[in-house]
Amino acid sequence: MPELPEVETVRGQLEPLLVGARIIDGDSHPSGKFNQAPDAVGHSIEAVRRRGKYLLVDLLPDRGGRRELIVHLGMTGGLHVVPSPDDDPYQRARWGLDDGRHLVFRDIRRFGRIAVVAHGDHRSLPTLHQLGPEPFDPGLDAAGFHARLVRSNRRIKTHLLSQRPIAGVGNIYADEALWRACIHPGARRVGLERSGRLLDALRSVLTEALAHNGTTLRDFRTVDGATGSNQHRLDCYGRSGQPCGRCGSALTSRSLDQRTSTWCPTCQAR
DNA sequence: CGGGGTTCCTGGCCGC
DNA sequence: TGCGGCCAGGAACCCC
Repeated sequence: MPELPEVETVRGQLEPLLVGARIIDGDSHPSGKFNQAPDAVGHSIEAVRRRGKYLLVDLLPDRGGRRELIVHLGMTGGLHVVPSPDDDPYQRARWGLDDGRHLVFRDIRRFGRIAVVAHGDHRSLPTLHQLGPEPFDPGLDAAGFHARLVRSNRRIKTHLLSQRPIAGVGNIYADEALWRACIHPGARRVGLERSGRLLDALRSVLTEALAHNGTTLRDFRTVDGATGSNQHRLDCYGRSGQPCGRCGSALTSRSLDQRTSTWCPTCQAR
């Protein structure tokens, strides 16, 4: 599932392909999750940015104010630039570019989302509107992260997945970072020292995943159709029953707040 | 307004 | 071989 490293991998590949192109036509699947895609027609692409798991495409219109094309990849979404579209049944949106190429959004399970809004107006996307700071924001330190973590009494992992303490962390990298920081996913009170450890763990886990073009469990593909390779480096996620790489205990798995979590019962004791 | 429950989706996998 | 049932899960959405 695309989280920060996967989305950033896509952003980095997409930007040089798209900047300067003009969108001349578009169509979409009728679902309300995708049917704003054609609203980007008539705009030129200025930049491709990212906030958390959201791709933000800055649009310069022929006339009127600046707009923004927002794409969330959901579980199985992918963006590809192709010379001509085929009859892919999982294509959910397509934008024709002025040089004849097409930007295509394909998403098997339709958990993704597309919006076209006035530039910077994120009110229609509550999670983006209330998104926490980027993990690599140099202004974010242990004290600041701790202050955001203690705003909620929910389980630490549930809080991380809400995107409010920090942006871009999903189930895979939450499990990985909590394992690395030796924090139980169900912990509710995390002090300053553990907050600092968790921030460091998040940064290292995300940096390493980005260096390997993200994690492909099944569906994730980069813009050119390649898989990531970080799946071979996971210490915790999806490894229930296998030995912990630190202490050898069998990793355990359980559903917390309707989300599967895996952790080491020894290293990550309550 | 925070938090809890529900919903959207389909392919892969398991057991019979 | 075929098929019903279950699972994966981000974020919008509704409600208290």
